[in-house]
Amino acid sequence: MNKFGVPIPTIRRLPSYLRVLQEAAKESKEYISGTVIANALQLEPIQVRKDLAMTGITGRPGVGFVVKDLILAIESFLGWHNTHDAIIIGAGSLGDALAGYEGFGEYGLNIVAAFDNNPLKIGKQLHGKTIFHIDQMIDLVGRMHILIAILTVPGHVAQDAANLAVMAGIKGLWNFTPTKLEVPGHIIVEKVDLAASLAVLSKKLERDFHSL
Amino acid sequence: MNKFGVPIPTIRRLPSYLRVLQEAAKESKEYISGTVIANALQLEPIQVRKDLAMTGITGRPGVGFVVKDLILAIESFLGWHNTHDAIIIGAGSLGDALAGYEGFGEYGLNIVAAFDNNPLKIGKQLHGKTIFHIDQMIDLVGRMHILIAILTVPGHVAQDAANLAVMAGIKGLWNFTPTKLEVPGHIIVEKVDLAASLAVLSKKLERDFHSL
DNA sequence: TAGATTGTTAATCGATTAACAATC
DNA sequence: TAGATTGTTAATCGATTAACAATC
Repeated sequence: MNKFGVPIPTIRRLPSYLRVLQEAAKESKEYISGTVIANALQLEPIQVRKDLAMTGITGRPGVGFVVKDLILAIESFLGWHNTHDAIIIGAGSLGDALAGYEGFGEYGLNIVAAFDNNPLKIGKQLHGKTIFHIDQMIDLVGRMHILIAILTVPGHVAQDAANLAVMAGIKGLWNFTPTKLEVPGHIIVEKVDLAASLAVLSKKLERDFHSL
Repeated sequence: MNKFGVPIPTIRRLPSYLRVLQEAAKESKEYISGTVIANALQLEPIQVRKDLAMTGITGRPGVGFVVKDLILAIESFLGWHNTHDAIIIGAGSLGDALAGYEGFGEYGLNIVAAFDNNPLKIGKQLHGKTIFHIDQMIDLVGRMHILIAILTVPGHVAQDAANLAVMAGIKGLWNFTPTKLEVPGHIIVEKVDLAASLAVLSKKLERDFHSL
């Protein structure tokens, strides 16, 4: 086990289970087995069972898991049972895309405001969220006790934006920029690494089509 | 070793090395050691050396690697030495963000066109790329021998869009939707899984702030 | 009872890390 | 020569997978 208590790959798979479960709930299914979840996601049943066990839930042999309980167990395990407020830093098209992403509600994420340094954008809306000037970040984040910032600024100002967010009291940075951020030890950074993702795609394609 | 020949984590780290190397090249540094790269990225030197070895390059003991050679070795290894044309399916704000992402040039990715089914968008531009109707996809992809499609449609039409892309001859799908895609065995799918990423962030935050 | 599934314990697999001789 | 670094071989670590008794 890692120092963290739960394998990171397990944490990453849990949301996909949630999606299957919500589908099952919609179809009014009371029980679901690890096997059924595994088939839906092309995983091994044993892996699903091991992952689910990490959330603390226990199933009924021969039957499976209570769908509703399992949903609650996963949401609670991930900290998605009550929503967390977040801000978007960078009101460009990526910020706009994320501000407009309805799915975040299910993930316990509530975007309350956006910030930018472009005077032309201040006061405008990003999918219904007001865009503030970054100078107001410290005040607003402090008063609202916001813990999460979504970084969608250009890469060359990402570090500055991160510094500002940390000064404002942000504890978690969801980093959509290509920049590797330097932050104090107690700050959590989760990077959505497009270059890494594209590298995997490229390499797999290359293997299949040596001409590529 | 996996069936694939190279550890996926290694492939994912290589682009970050590239960034450090391009910085070093900009500063006209001729050599760089694995140790220096490791420090810049907060990794272990041995891991960097192991990763670099996978690209086939060999360094000089006591000195390091030739920066220019190393850049070429990584780019070539990832298939980024010559660009691949790609299309964007879904001309929403996420598609717009990706179409406008200048960084892709470095990653060997060239976005040539966008597709949408909204008549109001057809003929317009997405960051300089013309938006075509999805009915034209088969013709255009076929004639231009495009291998990669970037999926930025709403989740509920992602499978349809993927089917269409596959019919058109696309070999690799870069999936930005929350939908798990079902595709023929020879099609590569790389998913940018926001829910998985957010789950990791949430869980790490929860560990640090049990109140959260 | 027969069939399905869970959850535990053990085995395997793959990636990371350590140790160190060889080299510049 | 002394110090730094590579690249190889071995050890460790962590995650996945297998096997199977217990349960419904």
